[in-house]
Amino acid sequence: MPPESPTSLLSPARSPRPFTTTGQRTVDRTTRHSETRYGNRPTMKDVAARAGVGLKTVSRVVNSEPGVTPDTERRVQEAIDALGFRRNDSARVLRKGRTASIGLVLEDLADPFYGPLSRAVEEVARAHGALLINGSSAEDPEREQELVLALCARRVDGLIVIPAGDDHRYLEPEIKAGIATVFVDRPAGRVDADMVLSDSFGGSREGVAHLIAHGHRRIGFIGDQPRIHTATERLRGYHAAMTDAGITVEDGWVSLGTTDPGRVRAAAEAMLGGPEPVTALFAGNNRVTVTAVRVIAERERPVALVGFDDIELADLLGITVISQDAAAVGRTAAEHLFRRLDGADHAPARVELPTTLIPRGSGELPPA
Amino acid sequence: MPPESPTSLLSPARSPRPFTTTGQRTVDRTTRHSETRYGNRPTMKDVAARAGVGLKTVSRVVNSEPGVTPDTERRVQEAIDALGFRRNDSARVLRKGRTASIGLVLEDLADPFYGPLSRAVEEVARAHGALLINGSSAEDPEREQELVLALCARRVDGLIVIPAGDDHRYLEPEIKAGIATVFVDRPAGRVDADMVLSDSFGGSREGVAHLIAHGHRRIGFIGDQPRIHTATERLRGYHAAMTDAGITVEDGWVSLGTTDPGRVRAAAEAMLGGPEPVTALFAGNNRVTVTAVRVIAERERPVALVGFDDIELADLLGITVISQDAAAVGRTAAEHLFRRLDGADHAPARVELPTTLIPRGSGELPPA
DNA sequence: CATTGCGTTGACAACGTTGTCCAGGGCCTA
DNA sequence: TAGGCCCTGGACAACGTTGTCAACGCAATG
Repeated sequence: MPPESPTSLLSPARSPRPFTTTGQRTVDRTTRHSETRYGNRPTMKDVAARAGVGLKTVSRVVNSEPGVTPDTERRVQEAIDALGFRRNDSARVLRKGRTASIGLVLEDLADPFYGPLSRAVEEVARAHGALLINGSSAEDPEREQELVLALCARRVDGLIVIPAGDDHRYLEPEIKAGIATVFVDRPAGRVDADMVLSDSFGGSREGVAHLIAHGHRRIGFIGDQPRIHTATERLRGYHAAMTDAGITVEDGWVSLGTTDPGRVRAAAEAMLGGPEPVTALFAGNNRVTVTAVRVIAERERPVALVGFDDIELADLLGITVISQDAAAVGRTAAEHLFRRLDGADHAPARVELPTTLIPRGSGELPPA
Repeated sequence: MPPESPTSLLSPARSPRPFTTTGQRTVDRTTRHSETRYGNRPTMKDVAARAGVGLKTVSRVVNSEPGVTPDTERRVQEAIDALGFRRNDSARVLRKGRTASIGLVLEDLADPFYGPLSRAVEEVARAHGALLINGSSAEDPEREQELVLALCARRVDGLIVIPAGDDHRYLEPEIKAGIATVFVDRPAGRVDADMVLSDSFGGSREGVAHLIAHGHRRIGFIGDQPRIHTATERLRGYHAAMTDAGITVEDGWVSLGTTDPGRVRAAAEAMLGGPEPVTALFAGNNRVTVTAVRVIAERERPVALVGFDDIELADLLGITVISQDAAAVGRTAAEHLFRRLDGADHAPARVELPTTLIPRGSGELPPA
């Protein structure tokens, strides 16, 4: 067995020390670096020289390993403070093989759904002494791959990916090489791995059924690009609910495309106009909902609305939503990941988290 | 206390290498790989052996350096694909001295103000070929320091910090060692560095003056902890506006503390109750605004409100706000940082970005 | 007194990559 | 054909750290 594992890379072994004003940087490092070198930081070697001890002893002190006399430790610590030494984790990682960091690739950190998700992942990572690196794919498969591979090159211990693309075979060598991977929100493409999903189908079906239960039969659906798994699942839920009620979906009731406000607006206005307009809308995600709310607010005739994903202040606006708990999704995914990292070796699992219908008024309006 | 990870961060003991000399062929190397041993990734050495070329030639191919015959390149590329090789950036960083990554320490990624900010920083970083690592300090100075130093240990090239604490002398050795640092949203404590701030004082003053202009004289202020610079600046702006109008601020009109919804609610209700209630509220940040809107919505009598920071859907709710452009703040900070990294050597600058008053109704209500 | 044992310490190699430098071969020119 | 040059490729050291192992001093033991 390897000896007792030293501390994580995230939390320095030593508690933060108050700044000491004793420091003058006067180590003789005349020709050690070429002068072009950026950031000429002291190394353990420098600390050792200044403290008059061996290199390894400095390493011991820095990592709080046993077997150092209090007196020696004090001398080393003084040298560390004087020089402003800080361990170089790149070198450490190279030697130890683990980075104590995980990567999270999501769509857009600015999206209010992903912020809390990321934060939840961060907290779990922190509890495991790991740092989180997240990147935004901007829903671009190529950028997703670029990001993921950059993270792999940095040898993150694990990856959480919210897929933008639908083919993740490029990850196979990485997964084989030992990078634990969990896919979130949408299933992985052509790769066998853990997944944590929300019940898009069920949630959507419930939401549409809710509208039907309140008397609607002409219901419009506005969703994201069909390339995105959750978008098609939600559409499937819509169709299922309509079919359950024996309603035939008419042309023009369904719009799939970007979530770009302009297009959503156009789609919504088209559905709400004409001789036989829809009386209710189902919005496929939070951004669609926001635009839909704006469009509806401008209209004379009330239009019922249920949105997928909760929105801040939706309670005050009385918007009925299908809520998925972003933080719970992130937490679950992160916990799965760390279970893997701790050695869990079972077959890839697929977890589906339930959604909740939150009635707040807009979904309970009767047909106009 | 940062949790110490008791789990083994160590990679499992490597199988002993049967040889270390250079001339030998690689039979057992390839065998080793096909064993699918986890955590044992192929290196350039392995690729070189398989392609029958030298180590440095592989490095050249991987980095698209010139001086490699197309035929050789092809052979190397095949070996790379066959083995699933990926360059180890830790080793690369160790050698090159630059990590091509920057760190961003903010308060809470789940906060709708920081999501867009982080995203803007990410985009600038990406344009400069750098990766962004962000961490949440949860407004805890100790955690901020812990995070910052962990990022320094990873040798990020630069740091963007939204300070939680008010003493950043611990960063001095790092800054001296060449880690470019920009402070955002709040000034650095006892350290001379670049700063990008919003005009909290001016914005707040304008917002309160706006309420006064609409006839209010009894105006309450609810803000964040006075430890936080923006909180005191906004309070200062409030006092300035009141003084400008010749109004004496009464006890009980000002509440500083956490942004915890419960306490904000209590504070707001206290101000709005009693024999001589305030007729308007100024909310010191987005979270306070959200709670204030809820409290006001429950009341019979209309209460005017201006909030600092914009909120999604605030237009539909008719909330008047002082808006600061989070993305612009992030972008500006990141651009400053990269200018430093590209060699800019001028004295630390202090940029102050303007705020905008957006009237939407709640701030234009007359006193009840 | 010699020996054992333990606790402390440091020399050294290795982690995987890149910069430097030199060797060898092919080709062009005189 | 000889000499020189360019182009390709590889050997080697270094980056800063940690694991291994052996040496040392000292005390307790036989």
